[in-house]
Amino acid sequence: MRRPTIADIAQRAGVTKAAVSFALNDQPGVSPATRARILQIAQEIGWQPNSAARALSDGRAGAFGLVIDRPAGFLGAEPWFIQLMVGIQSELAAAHTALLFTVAEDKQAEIELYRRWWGQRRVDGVLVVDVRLDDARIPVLKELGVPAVAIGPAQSAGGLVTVSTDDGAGARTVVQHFARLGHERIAHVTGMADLWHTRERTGALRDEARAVGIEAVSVPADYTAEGGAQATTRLLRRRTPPTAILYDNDLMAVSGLGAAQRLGVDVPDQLSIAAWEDSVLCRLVHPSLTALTHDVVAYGAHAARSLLDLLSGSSPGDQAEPAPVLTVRESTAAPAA
Amino acid sequence: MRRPTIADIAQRAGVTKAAVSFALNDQPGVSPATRARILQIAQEIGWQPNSAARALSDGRAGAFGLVIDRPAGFLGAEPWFIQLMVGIQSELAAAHTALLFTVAEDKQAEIELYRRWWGQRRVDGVLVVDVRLDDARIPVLKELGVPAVAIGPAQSAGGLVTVSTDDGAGARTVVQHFARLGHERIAHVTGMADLWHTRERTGALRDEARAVGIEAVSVPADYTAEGGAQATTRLLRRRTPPTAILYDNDLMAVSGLGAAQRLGVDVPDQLSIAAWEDSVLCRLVHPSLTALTHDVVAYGAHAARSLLDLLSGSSPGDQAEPAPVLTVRESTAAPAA
DNA sequence: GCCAAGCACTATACCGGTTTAGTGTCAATC
DNA sequence: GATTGACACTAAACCGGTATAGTGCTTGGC
Repeated sequence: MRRPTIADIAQRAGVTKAAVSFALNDQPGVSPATRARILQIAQEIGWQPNSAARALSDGRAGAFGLVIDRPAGFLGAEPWFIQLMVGIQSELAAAHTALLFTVAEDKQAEIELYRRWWGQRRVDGVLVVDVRLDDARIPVLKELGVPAVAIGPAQSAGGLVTVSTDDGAGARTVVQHFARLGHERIAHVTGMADLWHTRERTGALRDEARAVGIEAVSVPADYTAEGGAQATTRLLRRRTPPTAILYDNDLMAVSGLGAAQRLGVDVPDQLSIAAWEDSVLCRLVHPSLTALTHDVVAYGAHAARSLLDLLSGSSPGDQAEPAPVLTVRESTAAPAA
Repeated sequence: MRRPTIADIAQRAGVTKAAVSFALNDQPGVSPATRARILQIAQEIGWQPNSAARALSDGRAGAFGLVIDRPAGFLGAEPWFIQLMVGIQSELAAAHTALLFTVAEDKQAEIELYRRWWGQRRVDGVLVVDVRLDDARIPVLKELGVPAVAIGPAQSAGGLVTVSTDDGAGARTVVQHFARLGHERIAHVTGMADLWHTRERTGALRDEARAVGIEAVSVPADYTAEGGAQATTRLLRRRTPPTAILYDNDLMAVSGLGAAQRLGVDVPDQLSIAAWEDSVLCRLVHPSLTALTHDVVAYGAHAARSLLDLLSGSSPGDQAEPAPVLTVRESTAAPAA
């Protein structure tokens, strides 16, 4: 059966398409009685607006885009993204906006996708994650004029609207936690070195360690389980290994825990471990992991909100999330004497 | 700057919109010279078809829908879905079809979403995951006439096209592996009891255990870390606990491992553990987990392919994936004497 | 030399909405 | 009693594509 259109409603109500459109959109131009009759008919025959027709008419796609381009093997185990998506959707559902989601091979493919989506008017704007130091996506998005919100540090996005977490505060919290427990030599296994997150965290960690008078080193990894395990193994084989390690995500932390256990290093007796980003992963391993907890769902919601605001003409400005809080579990303790 | 339309091309080429449309769509009706000129101009000004206009004209949305309605906390840690999406996207990208992805609160919300997407012509078809025994989505999709492919057992979907894995073979493989190691009392921690997967696996496991003459019990859980840990704890506290456990997903297996370790039960010396669905999670914990490996990316690609075929008018029929193979790692061994 | 056929292209309708300009009716105003 | 204005509505254009009917010109067949 054909899906009903406003022409069907118009015919039944004995008015024109225009009158129906007015009634359905709460526009003036129809009497209360006619409006009620039209709404009644629309309800009865189960009319819903054809998104293509509406998009064509008002020039809006009614959809946002989100692309992720980390390697597929990694993505799967990262709760962060899905949490973020849940948050994004919670805002978009109310705004009757859909989300186009894609996993891209690399940054170049991601840029191509933006060009296509924008060129074909498939999206009204995009959300950008994993902002790099010299990110090729930013100038392209600006050149195209795509409304975009970057999920990352305010200074990162060269003029795009941002929503950011307080990476500095997180780093300081962990350093202080380790220092208070008595650790004097700590390490930090990071994500990709050219991510803004990484730079922010590394800088703050170094400064805070200096301030409280302990040794700290950041070693680069890549957010993957393999990377986390390798970095851990190398750190623990040093002549003077660290007594505590902070990992830039939960996956590397869990993987680092496994690597330490394989080397016969007891956690937390011989090594304390903390994860940046809390998730079910941190809770289910043994020992459970101390982690920086932060409401990623709300983060996603705020990003989506900012993009909606941007499109409605207001300037949302750069938003800051509350600082992450440390959830202490079994994996951190005083270092062995 | 306004995005170019075929009218712009037509003007520059000194022909009508129709001629341009013919040229761009490889339709007869224009001379080779004119066609070349039009393509050249389109290329130059960076024309791309407006998806809304095309959708309105030919009645296709150019997008598929995928909804997931498991609890958000769980979703994040499940690599399976993202792997599936990567596979889906790989097929869709080539077909210039977008994917609308949403996380729904519950089955009812999911059904509402289908009604909206379909009513508004936002999607041309949907992919259905997590098929239940008496699944309320199926009759709705059939009533609406939405082209749909169910990712699950062939008999599950009441007439929808399906793409399925061989759950029976997987169950038999694991039972045989445990039996060969010498286990005589095994357990199976399942996902939601009303999922078709669960029924298939439970039945095959019971039959195969009987065939090889060992004891087997399936206990229901819910795919979550908490559920897996609780089921494990209860099993290990029995008077005669199992010496091997199969978990219906990787997350519960990892969580079960943690629970066993917490009870002081050594894996694999006192307890063997296997996971259904392999992923990075299985590799990164210590001991690493024996798991049923299966190409989820290909699975997703096949499902997307089936839906594309369905829409192009052919009847893809029910597709079966290759049986999963067992990847043996550190977590399974002969039981303690 | 006339008619038919084929070709290259134009004009226009159409998809299903939104929007703008215009029209007829009625009550209020002077 | 004529004028004004508000109101309720209609007619039609428009968004950017696709598809169909039609037109003028060339070519071929007999």
